[in-house]
Amino acid sequence: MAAERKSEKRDAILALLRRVRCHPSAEWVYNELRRTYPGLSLGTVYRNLRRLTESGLIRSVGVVDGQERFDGNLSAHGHFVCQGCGAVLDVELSEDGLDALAGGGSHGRVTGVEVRLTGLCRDCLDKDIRA
Amino acid sequence: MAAERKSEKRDAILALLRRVRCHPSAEWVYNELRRTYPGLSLGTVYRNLRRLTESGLIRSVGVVDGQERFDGNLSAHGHFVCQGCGAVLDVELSEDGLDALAGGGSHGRVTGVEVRLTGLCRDCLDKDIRA
DNA sequence: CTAGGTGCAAATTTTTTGCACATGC
DNA sequence: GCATGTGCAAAAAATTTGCACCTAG
Repeated sequence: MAAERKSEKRDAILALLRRVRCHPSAEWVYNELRRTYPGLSLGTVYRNLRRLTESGLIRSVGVVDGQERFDGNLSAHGHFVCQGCGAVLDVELSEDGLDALAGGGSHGRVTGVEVRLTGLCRDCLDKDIRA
Repeated sequence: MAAERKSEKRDAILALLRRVRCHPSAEWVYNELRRTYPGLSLGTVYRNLRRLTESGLIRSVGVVDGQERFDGNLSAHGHFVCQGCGAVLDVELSEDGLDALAGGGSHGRVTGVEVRLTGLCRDCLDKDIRA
């Protein structure tokens, strides 16, 4: 069956996602890694992001401005998505909040929770006021 | 400026979203409404869904299996997304849970909260066991 | 040697848009 | 009449996939 063979590219993608504090899209990863691997293909990035997500080594933050964003930080936290600039920031979630959410799984087996707050980040609020 | 003129199609889309308990995609809305409006265009559905979302009359549930899903129910609730069949089910969120989440908005101005639980719904769990 | 992994480019899929015509006010 | 809404079809944009070649084990 589908054995998992070691792959330098996949390792690099995983390492990058674990290292950065932003929440990259496939294209961002591609551009970043192309500096180290000039021959890298966008298809490979997509394939590996999908694979890593499915194996639970990274997680998807969902689609922002038409592009899926990924996160190498698996700890329990939510995301604040700025509707102005598309930035994705981590949001701490209280124990209470998470416990309350976990109770909602009466529909089947819950394997993941994603909390997304949307709004305007500080920078975009400032711009708004100036405009 | 962009005045809001009355539109039969937009009204129908809004009414449909308020009426159904599922969380339709643009295409689903299109197919459903084409029975009443044979000349309806998919472009019109997309334009109006976007407009309705921006004016806050409906909300987006985010992308499921590559398609954006919408919700005409504006009350505070979360969603359970089945990874097996793509179904989206409403999940009640406790007051406490929501309050705790709302506290996370230290990054700017929070205008929306979306809580998504992923997993397998009852039906898909059953199928899994049988398979 | 053999099952994976990758590059490349074409194909798919979803959503957006330009434009001519229709409609509300 | 004029700004806005719609149908249609083409365009965009993101992601997937087929295939020939490359590589780890």
